[in-house]
Amino acid sequence: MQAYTSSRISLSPHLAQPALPATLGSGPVQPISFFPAGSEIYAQGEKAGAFYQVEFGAVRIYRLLADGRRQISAFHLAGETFGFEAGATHHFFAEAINATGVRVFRLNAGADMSHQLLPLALKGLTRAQEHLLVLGRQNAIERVAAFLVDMVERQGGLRQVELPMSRMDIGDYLGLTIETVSRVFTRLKDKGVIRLLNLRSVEILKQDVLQTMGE
Amino acid sequence: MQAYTSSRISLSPHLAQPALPATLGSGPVQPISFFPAGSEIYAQGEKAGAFYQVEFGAVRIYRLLADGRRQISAFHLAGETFGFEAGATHHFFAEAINATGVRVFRLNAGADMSHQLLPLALKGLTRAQEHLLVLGRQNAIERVAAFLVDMVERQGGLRQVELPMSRMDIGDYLGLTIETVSRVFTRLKDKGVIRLLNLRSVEILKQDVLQTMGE
DNA sequence: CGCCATATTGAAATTCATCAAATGCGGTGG
DNA sequence: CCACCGCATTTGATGAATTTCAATATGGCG
Repeated sequence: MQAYTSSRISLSPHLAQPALPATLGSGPVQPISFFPAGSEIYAQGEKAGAFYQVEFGAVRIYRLLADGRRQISAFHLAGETFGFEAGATHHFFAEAINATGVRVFRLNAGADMSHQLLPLALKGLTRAQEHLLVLGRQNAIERVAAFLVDMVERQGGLRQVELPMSRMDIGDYLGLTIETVSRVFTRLKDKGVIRLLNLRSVEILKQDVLQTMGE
Repeated sequence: MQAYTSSRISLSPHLAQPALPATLGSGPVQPISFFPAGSEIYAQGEKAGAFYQVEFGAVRIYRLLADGRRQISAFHLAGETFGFEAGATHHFFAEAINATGVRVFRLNAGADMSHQLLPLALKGLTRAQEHLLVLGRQNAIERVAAFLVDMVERQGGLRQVELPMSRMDIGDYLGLTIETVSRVFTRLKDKGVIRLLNLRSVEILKQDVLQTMGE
């Protein structure tokens, strides 16, 4: 875990979500680590013992098969937390998608954080199970629609959505190839449901249609 | 939630796993509810406020799309716990697969169960995320192999595995149709990897091959 | 022993992946 | 500021895997 810890990081002025509940934010200020695009935050098999809050940037959590196939189980945007796991070691990889600042909360043996962690773990569990429905039972266009709706909601419901991740990341999150993801974007564009402002930002023209597609 | 609570249930003498940690089992004995095959334990939208331990039988947790497509996110066998969720209401359905006895632990507002629940939630989270890899990135035969390996492990690694659920349940768990599940079973049989003793029990002839397929 | 639901098998259709080529965006340097 | 370069993305053609539709077989239970 090669972190570029810095004390003079300029934090993003526009966090997508409020910070953690006051109970977590109180006490001594936690250090912020900076990770360049593509760098590893932790690896599968590594010792766990901390959890993380994204200050700015975006993080992908994933797992690999022996032959290199990758499944991204979650993206984490500014304000969101990740990294708490069962057992002493990480079961997944965490990487910065682009330049990312992360606040690290070390779990020291003494303090009991169950109260804070349980709601986060339960929320993560619900998200993962909902994602199972998408991967198990929805077709390509429904998957992309569900993904876009989710991103809209996590970015405050604005018409314009930023996609910090590549098409490959989106594919590996949705269980599709990049070609299929690209074709679906084109189809949604042709239907007048979305508009591609540039590769990384989408304008939602028909939120209701998208909503219905993603169920 | 139509439970047939009974005080004279004969518990299965062979729980697949030990009961909950002593911290949960201590205190007043929790009531056991009996659910016939196919009956609902709780429904999506229903008020939460308890968690459950399977005493005997098996439970499926699932979610539905508007058009009836179903994704089973988890099966729970004897000894396993389920039902804790984020928020005040259930996001999923829980049904008894066959005649099932469930020990109900009500969460009363006073007592704090974070310590007991957090490890369970984290374990569930890990399981769900691993299942995401299966649904997102593995083909039909790999999915069935992963499923069988999981069932073997949860039943103590014996050569003979009991499958309490139907092919339809397995399909809805693996994101496949019943026909595909059936064909894969046949293929595994023809390859000499498994032997179908009857519809609900499988003998594992080549555990290593299965293990490798399921990654 | 026979019935009926569940499961298996078969053939055709569909969706998505793969392989391949072209486009274009974003960043760099002149 | 503009042109160029490299890489991500898009688009196209083909193929493979899985679904769908349909028929048959099986076996669990009365």
